[in-house]
Amino acid sequence: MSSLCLSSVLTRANLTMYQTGIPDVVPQQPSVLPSINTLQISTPVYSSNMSSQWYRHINPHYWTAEHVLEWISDHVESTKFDASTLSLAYCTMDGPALCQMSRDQMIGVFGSQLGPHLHQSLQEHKTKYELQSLSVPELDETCQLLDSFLDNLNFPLLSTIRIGQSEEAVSKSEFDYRDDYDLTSLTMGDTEYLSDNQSDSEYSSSSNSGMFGFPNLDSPESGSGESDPEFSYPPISKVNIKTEKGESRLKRPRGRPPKLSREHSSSIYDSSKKNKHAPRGTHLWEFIRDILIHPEKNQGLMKWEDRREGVFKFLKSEAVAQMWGQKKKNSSMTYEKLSRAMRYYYKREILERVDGRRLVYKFGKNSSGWKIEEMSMGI
DNA sequence: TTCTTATTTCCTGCTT
DNA sequence: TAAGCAGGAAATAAGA
Repeated sequence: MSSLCLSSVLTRANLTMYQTGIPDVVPQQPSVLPSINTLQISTPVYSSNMSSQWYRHINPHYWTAEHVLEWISDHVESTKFDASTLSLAYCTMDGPALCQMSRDQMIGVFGSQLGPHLHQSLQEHKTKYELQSLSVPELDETCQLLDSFLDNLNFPLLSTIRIGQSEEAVSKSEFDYRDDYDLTSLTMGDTEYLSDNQSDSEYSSSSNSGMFGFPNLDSPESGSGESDPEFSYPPISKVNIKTEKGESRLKRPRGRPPKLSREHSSSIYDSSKKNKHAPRGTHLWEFIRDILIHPEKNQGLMKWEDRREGVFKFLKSEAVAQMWGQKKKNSSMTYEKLSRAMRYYYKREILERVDGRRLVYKFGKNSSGWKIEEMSMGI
């Protein structure tokens, strides 16, 4: 393996093919799995859309080897780097291993052209997630510190600043799926001062809005999505409620988040509309199952406790929930919500209870596709 | 258009 | 005390 070098400039498609032999993210029915030869031709849009920059939504510390490969592939493409000198042995590390590398180590491994580029990109991803993982009090404190600093400089306070150009623009940007927000591209050029009323209601409530209007995404370890402003909702759909302490906060409306506009929807939703039946992997239990039956793609997220009995355990529950949220284009998914959906499967006997064991579930008689016999038979 | 399904969200109470 | 579990209630998107 270590002697195997990439013979030509890497593309996302052939990288994915090399590593897994199957399309990324949403596994296919074994019986209808396209062959490796036909896959690239028959499912180019699907493959590229579904695998495209998935890693961007995941904390680099949670990246699997595949995410790392995807990330490297993107940079190879964007820098027009000649990948013929790149050994695949260096592309098999996962996120935690990658995060431990220094800039010099990256240059040593990836060369003076690609190395610094990758290092900078990694730092940006890490910074983004470190900011997102700040707790609400931490964000409040940071905002206050910055406020006093800006106040001394006669700058407008953060609580009165909105990033963007107009109400309309803000509304639209909140409704868009935010794949591409990036702290490094943030400038203060397009600021707008809010009226007192506005700042009092929506934007000055720093406990509800991320700094600079960025999402205050829950960290992987946080349990609740309540403090997390949902991008998918326009502000008007939120309900202002009073908490026990008398402070007002925005409350997400119940139910499934509104569907994203067509231009932002992924191909899986498009294809599910065309097809009479939802594609394999659409349901939560299938998503979970597919993580379990492709351990090489999801190292450390879940594990079998008893493969024959279908007993499994979440190892990184919030990370799995975030992945599910990404799949469903719902940035506020948490393990708490995911587990509620899991519990509904008990009634349908897709899952069975495992009493007394946290994070442990068992596939029920109405689930399929996880048994060793089924898999070896290609069912 | 209505109904059904599969979640998603919020909540309270309990257990570990 | 925090995290996880259990399950009711209400809501929504999407398919039938």
